[in-house]
Amino acid sequence: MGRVSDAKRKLMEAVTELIWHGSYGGTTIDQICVKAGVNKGSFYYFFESKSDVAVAALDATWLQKQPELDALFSPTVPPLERLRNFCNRGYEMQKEMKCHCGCVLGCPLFTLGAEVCNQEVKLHNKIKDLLGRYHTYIESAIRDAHAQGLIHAPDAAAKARMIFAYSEGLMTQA
Amino acid sequence: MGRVSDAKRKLMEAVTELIWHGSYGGTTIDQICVKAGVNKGSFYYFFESKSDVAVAALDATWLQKQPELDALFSPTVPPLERLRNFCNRGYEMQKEMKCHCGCVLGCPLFTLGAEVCNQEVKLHNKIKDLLGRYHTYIESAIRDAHAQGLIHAPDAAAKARMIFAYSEGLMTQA
DNA sequence: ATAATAGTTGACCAAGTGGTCAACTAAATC
DNA sequence: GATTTAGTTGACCACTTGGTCAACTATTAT
Repeated sequence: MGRVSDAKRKLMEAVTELIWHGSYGGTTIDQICVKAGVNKGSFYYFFESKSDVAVAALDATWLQKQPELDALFSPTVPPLERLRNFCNRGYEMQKEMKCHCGCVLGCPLFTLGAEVCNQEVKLHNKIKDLLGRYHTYIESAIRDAHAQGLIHAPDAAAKARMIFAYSEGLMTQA
Repeated sequence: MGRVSDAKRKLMEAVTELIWHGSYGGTTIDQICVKAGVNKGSFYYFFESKSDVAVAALDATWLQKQPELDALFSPTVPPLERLRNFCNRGYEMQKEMKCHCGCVLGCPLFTLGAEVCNQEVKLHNKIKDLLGRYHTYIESAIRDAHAQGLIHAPDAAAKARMIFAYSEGLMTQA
């Protein structure tokens, strides 16, 4: 009962895009509202702060991506192929982005995490949480690869950290 | 002739620290002035914008660090030792930072570069320039190591990119 | 139809923002 | 000591910011 609306969704999409193309700190609530085509009153009806909407948007994005990741890292796929597919997917996404908006943007989570590292505890924790999930995918693929004797990596966690650091570093640099 | 002052220096130090502890986008000119203990009028006497003072501050910081880097990467030091010393120095600096302000902050250049990637062309170019200089140090050490048969790295530039991506990725993640 | 409920609106506020300026002050030069 | 010049001040402006609110509107269950 009551009215229905997609304002909440539009706000989350707007904040995602704004942070992505600009930065978290440089994005204002007004900008988010304008971009979403929603009044400020409605913003505060759904959220209570910028970090609040950012956290919600990250959650929503994750829910959207999870099935794709589950497929990529399905245990039915050979472990090394999982990793290769994952890298390819990342590469394709960046390439698409470059065509789409003229510049490589790197990993949004990572970039945002770097910016927001100190203040904004809640948001920071959410980012850590999500990055940790990516990590888990990679780690499990490495563990499987090791168990099947495809690579030598007794400490899968460490290896995963390495790969992750490397790929994130590469992506951000571009 | 005329009055002398260290306001310019104080402003550059303030912006450095604010960006470092917070973020570029989230730092205001007012904050910079307050932190530096300088009036806004003086700010606009020396600089014309936030990005302007940020560029100047990066330049100043680089000038301060260059001698140290030159010493670290002196050709009189064996090439692999140069790299090891460089890593140690980075590690020590982060450790010191952690004691000093309770949290690892990563490479300021890299973090800032990730945030400011899209808008702010001048600042972005300056960051690219400075990151490139670090890159040059590493690349030369690798080339020397290869020439001396210490490692196999025919493409020193690529190897340098790898090391750089890895270390930056690690630092930012923490 | 009507009442309950979910969502919308836009005016409004105090505080903060980037930016300007004419008047002022301290040092260096002659 | 007068002049020049580099630097300082703080009031001031228009605009934007985060945030609130009572009145309004569309939907749905009864």
